[in-house]
Amino acid sequence: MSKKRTSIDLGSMQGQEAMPGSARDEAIYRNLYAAIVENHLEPGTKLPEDTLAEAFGVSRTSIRKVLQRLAYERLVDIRLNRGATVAQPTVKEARDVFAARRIVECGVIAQVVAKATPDKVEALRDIVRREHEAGGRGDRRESIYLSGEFHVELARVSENEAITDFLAGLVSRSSLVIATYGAPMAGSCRHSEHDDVLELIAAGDADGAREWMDRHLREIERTVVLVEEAPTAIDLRKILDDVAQRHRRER
Amino acid sequence: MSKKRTSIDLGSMQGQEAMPGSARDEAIYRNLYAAIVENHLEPGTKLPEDTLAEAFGVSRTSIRKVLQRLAYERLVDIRLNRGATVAQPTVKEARDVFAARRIVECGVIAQVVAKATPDKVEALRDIVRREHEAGGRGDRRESIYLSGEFHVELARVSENEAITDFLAGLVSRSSLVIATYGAPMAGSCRHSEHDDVLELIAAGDADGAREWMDRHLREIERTVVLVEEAPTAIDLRKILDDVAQRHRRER
DNA sequence: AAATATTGTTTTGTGGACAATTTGTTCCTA
DNA sequence: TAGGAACAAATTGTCCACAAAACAATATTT
Repeated sequence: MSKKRTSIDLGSMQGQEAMPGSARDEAIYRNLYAAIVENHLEPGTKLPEDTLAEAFGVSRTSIRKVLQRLAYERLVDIRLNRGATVAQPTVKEARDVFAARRIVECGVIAQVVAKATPDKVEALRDIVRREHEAGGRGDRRESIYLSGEFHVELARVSENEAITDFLAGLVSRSSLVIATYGAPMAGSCRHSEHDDVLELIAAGDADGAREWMDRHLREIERTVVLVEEAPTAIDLRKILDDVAQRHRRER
Repeated sequence: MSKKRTSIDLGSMQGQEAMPGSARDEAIYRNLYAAIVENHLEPGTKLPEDTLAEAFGVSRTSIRKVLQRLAYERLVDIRLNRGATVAQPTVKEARDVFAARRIVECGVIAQVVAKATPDKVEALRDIVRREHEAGGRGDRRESIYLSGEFHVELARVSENEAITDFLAGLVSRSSLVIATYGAPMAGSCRHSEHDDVLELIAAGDADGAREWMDRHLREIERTVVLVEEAPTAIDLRKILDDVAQRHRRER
């Protein structure tokens, strides 16, 4: 059996090799990003440079750059001489992320309403449509993805790139929070009354939309973060305690 | 004369060499960050890897990492095969940054008021005190620095790290905007009625503080961004047109 | 047998070498 | 003399090798 596997196919441009330099890094980044955000890689999973380098068919140098970027976005955790792991948000981080989302998404609504043109609203409707579709056939992953996408695209209507980029980061971190603390059904279930806010926006009701958004985000946070309180480290301790206790009893 | 100069002293730990690995990168980052944000390096300045590597006495590897990080923060611009330059925010970027600051800083005020303890308020007062001091002796650089610091520290009172980090990034980008578009006196002059907002916060008046902040940020934006409208690229074009016109006339 | 020391393996950090690309200069030609 | 091609210099992108640190396993000591 051959120990050496072929490297991962990096999307479209599958020519025998080469890619315009930075496009390759970008492709690797997207792959890893998707793997983390779509919860194919569990929080805490180690990401050894060699393994990734071999998997993508590049040297460690490129991998390091990508990992650095993901670390900056708080999707991976890099510790000195210990390498990178998929980030495990603490409960405080999780709360901060959702509080930040409330501030940003509610704060940007006025601009969103102001700049909402019919075709932009239609594009948003399309996302909601696909969201329902995914929910209908029980595709949880796609459902979560589209839910996040909706929030980001909504912000993008404001045409403020600084805000949109920041929110995109918060949304991706939310996915990690869901992966870490969420109940199996959280984040997608009662798949969004996203329709409602579109009506408010189309009607030009900024105050109504803001209020809706505030409630919506509080609801999401409630169903996600409050489900489980303890971070993994303490979990481990608890497990060990339980085992020790049982052991003592069985003796 | 010796062509090789000694490397830049990286702060405290001036032992003949070594520094705990990542601490060195951090020191280099801080140096470059300060140089850019405090406007020692003009926007558009080229930042060649070799030069920086020699200046700091490390290899290009470390420099690249630092430049990547600054690029994520939008303080430097990296283009493929062309290296890094100090970023030159466009007018749109400038407006986005200030709009984002209004959203974030007004949005976080409620939490700030809620979590404002006497000692935190006192720490803020101290910043304002030093601000006045710097303004009094005409130290423009320190004045701008402390003004930014005040806004960031104010947000930090909320104890929301996601928001605080984002705002810190926005504030540093604001410095670049001032450097690019600001009138010589902008950003520091009428050195802040920062006292006022502290009174409102200490009094627990969240609505008043939010209103004050909104006005304050609009005022800053007005004195900075509206002074000059055109980004450098277009400036250049206009200058060339003017020159060409004058040239034609003089012939 | 438990705790600690030691050794070997794996993984990361850093510097340097080489290839690829861009930039600047010189030379040639129309 | 202007335009362009070929060439030279400088700078960045990528990879690889070696050093250093962390981790795992075994041996040693008490």
